[in-house]
Amino acid sequence: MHQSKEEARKVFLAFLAKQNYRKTQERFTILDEIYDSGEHFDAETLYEILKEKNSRVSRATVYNTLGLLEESGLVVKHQFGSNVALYEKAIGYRQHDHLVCLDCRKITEFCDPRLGNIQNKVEELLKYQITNHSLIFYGHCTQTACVHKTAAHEKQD
Amino acid sequence: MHQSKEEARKVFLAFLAKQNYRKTQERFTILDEIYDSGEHFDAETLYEILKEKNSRVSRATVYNTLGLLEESGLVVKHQFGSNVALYEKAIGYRQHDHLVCLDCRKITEFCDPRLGNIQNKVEELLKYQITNHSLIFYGHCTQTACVHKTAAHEKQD
DNA sequence: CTCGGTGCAAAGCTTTTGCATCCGC
DNA sequence: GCGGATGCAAAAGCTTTGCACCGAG
Repeated sequence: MHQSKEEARKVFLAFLAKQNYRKTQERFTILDEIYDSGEHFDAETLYEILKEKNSRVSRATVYNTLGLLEESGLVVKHQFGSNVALYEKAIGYRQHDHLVCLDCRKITEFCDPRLGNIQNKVEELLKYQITNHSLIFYGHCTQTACVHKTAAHEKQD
Repeated sequence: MHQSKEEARKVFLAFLAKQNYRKTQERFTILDEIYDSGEHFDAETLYEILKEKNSRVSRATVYNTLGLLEESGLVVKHQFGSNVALYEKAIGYRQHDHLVCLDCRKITEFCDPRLGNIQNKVEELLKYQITNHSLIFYGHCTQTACVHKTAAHEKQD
């Protein structure tokens, strides 16, 4: 899944050019970090990681760049119930939705094409042009190790 | 839709009794305010409204009570893309999901039973017990007055 | 050289917390 | 009266902003 980084760079370059935005080192440092690592992350964690790697990017630039990446469709922003926004790379990954475990906060991905049917019906019925969506199921694992945490999350003090 | 307030009170009373929580004036003041007014609201606005009505409830109590109402299923919490949590009463209202206009931020409700099928399949496939969900479509109106705001939200500086 | 982008730190906003006081039980 | 709940204000956590400096075009 590494060639997606190259593709992401191309997309980002095109986006920046089109918008007459500058192609700064920092923007590509951030894009690379996101596409090199996996999973969901929040802005602060990304900032910490970059700082550890001695990239001198500031929080302001991290937030700014995440905004640009979201605009260009390279990154998707999620709010999984908490107040922190989590981000996730958007290409090299097929369209999917999320299932969040209320006990251990683990995030699982799934995909069901029938959601497309629902979207089409809503678009037609309500006369909207839908550009994106967020579907999150919340629940409890019933067979993994997570079950043990059902009590644990109560005393996470 | 006013008798739902009475029902809500009963449900809340039962919940508080079961959990051995106290039945304070403030908690019912907040519940009433929520069930008397409509639509989606955030904690701060609710606090402001109560303050205007000379109810001496504090922010702390508003947040605390919203938590209890959420626990008891009388209120649902949403994150419609921004950092503010919006709440909405949950009984007297049939199950529904939301469509958010990216131009004017208007929130429209819809309902599609097929989502239940998706939920069932996810539960079965991933072995989860799903307790609730959030489905939000984001898009643009194509025929209401909102269309005019497509440009407006660009210059909201 | 210009001016958009960056770094830093401070401010802003929503939400949470600590502690003295209050009131449901 | 006891101990949970409240009010107030301060603190915490995420995100945005102001300003001086830097570097892409």
